[in-house]
Amino acid sequence: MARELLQALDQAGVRLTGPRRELAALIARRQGHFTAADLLADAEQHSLRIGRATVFRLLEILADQNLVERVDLPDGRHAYVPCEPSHHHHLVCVSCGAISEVDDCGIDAVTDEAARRSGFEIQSHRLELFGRCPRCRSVEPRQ
Amino acid sequence: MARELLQALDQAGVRLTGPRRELAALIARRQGHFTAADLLADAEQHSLRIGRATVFRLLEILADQNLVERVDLPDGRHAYVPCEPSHHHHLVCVSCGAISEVDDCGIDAVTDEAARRSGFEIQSHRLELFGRCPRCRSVEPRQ
DNA sequence: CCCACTATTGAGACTTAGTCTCAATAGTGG
DNA sequence: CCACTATTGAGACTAAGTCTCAATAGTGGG
Repeated sequence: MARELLQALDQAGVRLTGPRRELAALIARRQGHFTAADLLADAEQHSLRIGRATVFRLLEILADQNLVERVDLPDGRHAYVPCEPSHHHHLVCVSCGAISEVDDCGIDAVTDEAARRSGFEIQSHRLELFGRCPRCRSVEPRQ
Repeated sequence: MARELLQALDQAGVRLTGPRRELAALIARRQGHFTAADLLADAEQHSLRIGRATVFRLLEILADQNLVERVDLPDGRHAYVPCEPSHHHHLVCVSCGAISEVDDCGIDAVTDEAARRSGFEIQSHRLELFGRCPRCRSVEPRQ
């Protein structure tokens, strides 16, 4: 999966340097969402000397390429999620942090209606869904 | 409008202290979204000695009561929006920062569909719409 | 009306997320 | 393999938010 990330970066004309390869590998082995701090900790644990700025810079590049998306968790923290570059939305498991992608499912009707009612010209939207994933539900059916 | 905020707080059993009244007034005179830093600056400008922690504490209370909502702007910053306590979504004007509220407009169908496809039990969602408000559109029709 | 009790406050230290600068280094095309 | 440019790490810096604690302000009971 790190391979895919690197390939996508390469195609976008991004230089594949050492630190970027290492970070791609760290991102690939993460499940679900992660924070910049998580990556820094991972790097440290693997004795990789990767600067804080480098992590943020790569995350920015990945976000520009839609290879990663910023998600705002309900508690206000920011996390990043590796994802497909097409437009879609995220389901975040509040128990284990797993992320699932869903495609549009007809949200355009909702934004069109909102535009009609408000007179706004809508340029973009963000939809985040929070809940419990199938696995967490089966482990503890009601929370 | 500050009156309404205070009344709602009172009904929720929140003590109406001096600083809280002052902050309610500052919030009331703001249009659209604002940040905690904005409120602190306002307070300073009015020579009110209100601590940073007090501002965040009140914002947290207001958010708990759904009298204010946290909005994540597309650039990643956090802002707060005074709003009606019922569930709804926000339209944010990316030019002038004006905020408009829209009610559900059928988003439940979207979340139900996403739940069906993913197996998640959906507990909450957040939808934010970004675009240009009618006034900004009329001033400069195409950006 | 006042007192005692508790909640709230402001100050400021601290934390976390992210940005910026700059000299040193690593990729790359020729 | 060399020169040129992009990238890097370190660390200072900023912004947002949290925490602690002693001082203060509201409140309900008498």
